[in-house]
Amino acid sequence: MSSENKKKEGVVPEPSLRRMPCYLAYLKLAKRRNQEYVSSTHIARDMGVDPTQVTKDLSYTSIVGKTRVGYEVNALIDVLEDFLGFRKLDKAYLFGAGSLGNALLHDHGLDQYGLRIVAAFDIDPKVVGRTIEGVPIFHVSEFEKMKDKNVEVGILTVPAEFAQNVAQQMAEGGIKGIWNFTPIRIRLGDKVVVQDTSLYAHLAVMFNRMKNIKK
Amino acid sequence: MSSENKKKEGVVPEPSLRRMPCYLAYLKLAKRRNQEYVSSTHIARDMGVDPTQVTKDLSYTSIVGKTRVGYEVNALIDVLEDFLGFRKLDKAYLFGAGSLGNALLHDHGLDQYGLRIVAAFDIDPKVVGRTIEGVPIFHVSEFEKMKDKNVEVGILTVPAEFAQNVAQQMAEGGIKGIWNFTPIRIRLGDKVVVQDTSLYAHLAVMFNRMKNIKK
DNA sequence: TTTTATTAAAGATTATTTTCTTTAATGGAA
DNA sequence: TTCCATTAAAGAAAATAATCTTTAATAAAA
Repeated sequence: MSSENKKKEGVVPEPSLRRMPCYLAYLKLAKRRNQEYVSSTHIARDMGVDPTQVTKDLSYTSIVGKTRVGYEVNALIDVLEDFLGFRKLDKAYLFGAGSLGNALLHDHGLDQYGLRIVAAFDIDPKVVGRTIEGVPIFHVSEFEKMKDKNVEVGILTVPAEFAQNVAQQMAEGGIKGIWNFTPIRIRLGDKVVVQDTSLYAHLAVMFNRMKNIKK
Repeated sequence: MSSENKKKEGVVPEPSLRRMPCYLAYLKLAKRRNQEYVSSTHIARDMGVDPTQVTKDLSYTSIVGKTRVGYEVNALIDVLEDFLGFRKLDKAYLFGAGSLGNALLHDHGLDQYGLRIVAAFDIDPKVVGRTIEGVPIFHVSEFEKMKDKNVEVGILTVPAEFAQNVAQQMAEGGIKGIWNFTPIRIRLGDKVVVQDTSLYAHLAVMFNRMKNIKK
């Protein structure tokens, strides 16, 4: 009852978590170049970040570096993939097979990062019953009957006005993590994780920074 | 030469910028409900955020609220859309028409947020020459000849190992803002804005938070 | 073997962002 | 009109994250 007392018991800061897949990508390229070891100093120089930030970020995983040598590339790739949950494949339901949902169904990259969309739900009769990229689309009302202990992730790509409501249904149906692509802030109990990924928010940041540079 | 001296001259914090599209979405729903005014207190309560954060975020725009009334919904929508650059349509080139690039071509929502993909580039002979969702795909080598003053945004969805190189080509070709969907950290001079949007980074955060809840 | 340069990691400092507090304004009720 | 409750906005404090500094370890060079 002593280890890691107080202070958010071992919660990894979000900025660190977001950087980890970058390290992973870097390491995979290093592996291709047959590098056996790589030091935080080198990672930092190549990526243009602070070296202590690299060690601090990596210290949240179980890996330990070797003084004057660095980290073993293969080991670090394994540890990171495992830590980030990219190793085991999570099943997911997609809610909203409109434009954006469709887009996600076309991205097979998700598979490599541990997520497989096994079914989609929509209300539009034009898409219900069809199959996109091998994924069958059901009417939302079918979700009730399809509750599946093994599907814990739900991807939310419905129009804004339905977002909160559908999210609630998802939670009731046993979804534990909602990947929210709508710009709506979902309000649910703290038993369900909501991960916001609004593409348009990122677009807004980019536009703003571009404007700043111009003037 | 005095206004706003020192301290990053009027740079809007990224967290604030990222929240703005959420307010915008909220306001559009409020408009549907025929609300004429909405106060920061209400926005905050409905969205589950801190009220002072709302006023602070909105204060970066030109809008001013009315004491005891709040903000005018229509005016705030206009101001936000304008501030975020969602009003004018920016043209964009897509680099990498693979899985993820394909996905983005299927998302027509981008249009509403001020971005239109006018052409795509790839090296795969299987896609070069084709048209996806009305967007023609050219060989990357064609980019040189197609330089267009009016296309300032480039979307980067190539495989990781080509990311840095293609980004450099983009910058040389006059691209001012790179929307980077690869997990690679792009290194360019500070004349070009690089906006990182790694879907997998968000996935990593979600997986981690889900793991934390379970234990 | 001894020295040197490089490294990971822990701790301290600084910067940024969020939350809390105070102030002044004002529409509506009494 | 006068008072009260609610509000925006500015400023202070707290929490969080990034950067800087120090320490100890150790491969490689002398």
